[in-house]
Amino acid sequence: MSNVAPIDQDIPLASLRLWLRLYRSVSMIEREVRSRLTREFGVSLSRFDVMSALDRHPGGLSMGELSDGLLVSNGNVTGLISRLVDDRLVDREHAPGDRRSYRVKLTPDGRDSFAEMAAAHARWLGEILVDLPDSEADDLTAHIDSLMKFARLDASKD
Amino acid sequence: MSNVAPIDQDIPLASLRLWLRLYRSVSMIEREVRSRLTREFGVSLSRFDVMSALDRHPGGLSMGELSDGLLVSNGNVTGLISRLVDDRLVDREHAPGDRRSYRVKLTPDGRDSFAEMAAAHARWLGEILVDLPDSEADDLTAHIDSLMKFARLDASKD
DNA sequence: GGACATTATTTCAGACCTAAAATATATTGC
DNA sequence: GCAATATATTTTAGGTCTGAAATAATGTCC
Repeated sequence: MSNVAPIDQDIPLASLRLWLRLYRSVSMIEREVRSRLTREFGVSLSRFDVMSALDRHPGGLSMGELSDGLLVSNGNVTGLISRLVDDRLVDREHAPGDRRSYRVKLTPDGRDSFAEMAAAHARWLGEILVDLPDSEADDLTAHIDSLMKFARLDASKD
Repeated sequence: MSNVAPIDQDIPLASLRLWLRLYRSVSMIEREVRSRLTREFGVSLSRFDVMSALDRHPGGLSMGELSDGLLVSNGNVTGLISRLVDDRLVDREHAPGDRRSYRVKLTPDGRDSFAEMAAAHARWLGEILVDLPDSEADDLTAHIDSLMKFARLDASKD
């Protein structure tokens, strides 16, 4: 009798290998960025991400738009924003014409604070990837863009 | 007088752009994988990662080795492992010769359970990246490896 | 062998995160 | 107008995560 199971049951080795590499490398850099944000500014990466999204949209965003843009749940956004409001970095006011919805914006303080952090953040990435030639970085960026065009993720995200 | 500030204060555009792209693409795929693990197996990505590390080390790992290998804090590992022990998926016994340390292993149940999840996980990645040619995936994998060789992350991780 | 530093892990407080249920407002079809 | 449905957000329960302080065992130096 033949006990020999088929070795390769159509398992997509190249895709899996790529994913594991991507996941690990991003985790390593993310960990570094996260700890620097905490150490230097006392701010979480989540907060930085929220403020970054708001900075890119001076007209303000709704809670739902934030949730979609940041790829996190609604409930999570509620907590993040209310803590940012407590710290006077963010302003949350009712949307005109729809009392269910909010218009969330950075306060002037929030905008200043983000500008400072964003500059440091950009500097850090330069330090972490200082040995990577620009040509290589641009090449990799283009590859990632192509990857995401191919990816099937029932989503039409920003 | 000249109010014109220098536009480019030596900010490493290519590195920053690459990082933002990497971070976002990994977040999107991670979110998909995470929700499928929860939906299909009722398991968090963290648990999957822990079990994966233990599966690769049949001789067992200490809490500290897990923490290093998974890039998470010690305290986090304590909680993850004690929940896995409660669920009889993981076995934690004192290391011989050092009563401070533990030897953590998958139980037979844990090993079976992980095998099933790992197969599904590999299948999902195949689905998500089905349109990405293998040649492109391998190319990208090589680029990521090169990226991580260049990265400066005060670490000598696994 | 006893003080001192080191190593392995846990505990703690607090922030983050999710899915699902609940609340509140808006819209649509009759 | 009003019931049914849809949309925007919050609440809840419980797991995940961190850095710092605490605990406990080991190693070292004299």
